Amino acid sequence: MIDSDVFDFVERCRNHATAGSLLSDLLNAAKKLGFEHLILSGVPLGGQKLAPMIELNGWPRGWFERYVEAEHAAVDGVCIYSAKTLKPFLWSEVPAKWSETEASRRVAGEATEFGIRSGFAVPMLSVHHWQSVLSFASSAKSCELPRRQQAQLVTMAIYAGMIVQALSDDDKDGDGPLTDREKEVLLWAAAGKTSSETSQILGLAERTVKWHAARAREAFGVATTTQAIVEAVRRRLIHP
Amino acid sequence: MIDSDVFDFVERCRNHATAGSLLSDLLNAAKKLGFEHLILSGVPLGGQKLAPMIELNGWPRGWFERYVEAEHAAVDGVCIYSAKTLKPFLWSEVPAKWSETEASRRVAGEATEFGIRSGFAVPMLSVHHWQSVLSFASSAKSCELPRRQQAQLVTMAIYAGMIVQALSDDDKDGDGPLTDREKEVLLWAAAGKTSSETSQILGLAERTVKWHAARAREAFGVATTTQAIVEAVRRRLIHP
DNA sequence: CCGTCACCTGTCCGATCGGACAGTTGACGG
DNA sequence: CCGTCAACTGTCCGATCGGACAGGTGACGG
Repeated sequence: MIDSDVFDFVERCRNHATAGSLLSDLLNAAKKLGFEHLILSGVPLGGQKLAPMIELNGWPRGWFERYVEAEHAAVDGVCIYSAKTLKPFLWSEVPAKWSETEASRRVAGEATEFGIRSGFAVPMLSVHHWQSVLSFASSAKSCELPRRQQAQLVTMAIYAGMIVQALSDDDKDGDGPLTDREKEVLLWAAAGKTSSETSQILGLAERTVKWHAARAREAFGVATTTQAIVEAVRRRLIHP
Repeated sequence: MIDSDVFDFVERCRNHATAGSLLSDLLNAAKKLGFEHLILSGVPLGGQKLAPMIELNGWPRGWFERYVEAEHAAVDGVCIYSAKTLKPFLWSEVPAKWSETEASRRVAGEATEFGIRSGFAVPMLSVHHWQSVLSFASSAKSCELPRRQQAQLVTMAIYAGMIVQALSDDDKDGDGPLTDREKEVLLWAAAGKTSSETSQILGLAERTVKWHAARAREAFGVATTTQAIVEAVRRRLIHP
């Protein structure tokens, strides 16, 4: 694959209106570099066992289901390492600490049944601020991917991540669920201020501050102000 | 500039150990496309006036200082629109709603004194989950940047953002400031659970839950559990 | 002209938090 | 063998939150 093919892909990205068309385009491009499968998903951070969110699923039929059902994400060295770094890496480069566990080897063993032997992972910050990883998988026993090809894959990966992101937040033009005052109150609360402190900062009555916080809670349908703050951060309405 | 130049840049990125060397490399590359200046900075989200964080500063001497001191970020159409979208755009494409304000036109006017007339902005999620923008600036009166060149700039921009990110979080290998239990407690607190609810979920005494939360607060040197949660999210120790 | 809505304010009170005190247990490394 | 540290548990109490009650103002559009 030559450099301009990558840019052809990048240019086509603009036109993809659905995750599906993006996925098939990306799969085609990856195939030219020897990677038949790929997946873009969130990674579980330290100790969390929540099922990660899948953004693009280009894994072999069956393998994906097996992986999810067996909760492989929690022990897969590739997945764990993806949560620790932001640099792209070959699966073979995962530190022994995570790849040489019994559980991780079992995952790798099962993968071969579906024609997956090696791969290249590109960690990134994706949708909703979650750390994600786009993993390219190959049936080749080992891959010594030249720098240039790595750079090409990374470029397509982070671009695809960006498109997925853009597809998932469309309604940015509207005013959003929170008023400016509500955002302000949440922001100061996130900074550790009490209601009375915030009231002095903003020149309001303490009661008013608590009232705005209550409105923010209602807007998100949550019980605590902390939850409202987390939600507002997730939706990029404020940044702490 | 040909496609392979971009990949040369991408490959060189691996070797940049400081933001300074990355910046000069990026400036050189941008110049080939007609953009003499650039800046990578956080953007203020709705109603916030906090000074955005500057990651890479390649703006003309003087203009940067003026911009910050006059708090132009709060009224600059390019800056405001960068907070609303994740798609790259030419400065001339900023919707009138934000670009046609008196204040925004004043900013654009002042910029010409420093040889900045047009530009291309690439919004992204950068360090610490903040929405950021890499703005390329040109002295050309108007730029009709072909798609291909836009794709090249975007590629370099998001790659540079990734590198800045990687440079800023180095100590990912260590255990981090929080234990697994502390993360768990924060996670449930972020989900709106009270201490007693969390104690039942985790099978602990309520006192213990509060104690873990206290440890987490200490670890970050903050006063409230909410602050600890926000900090943990910012540092990507948990994702809510 | 009147409804709607953001914005603002007040009181009352039980639930919850956060700080300060004082411990036990088990694992791990020097 | 002993120090250290994560993990765990307890009581007491003032500060704070969150829910429920009941309002007033100004702007904006139908």
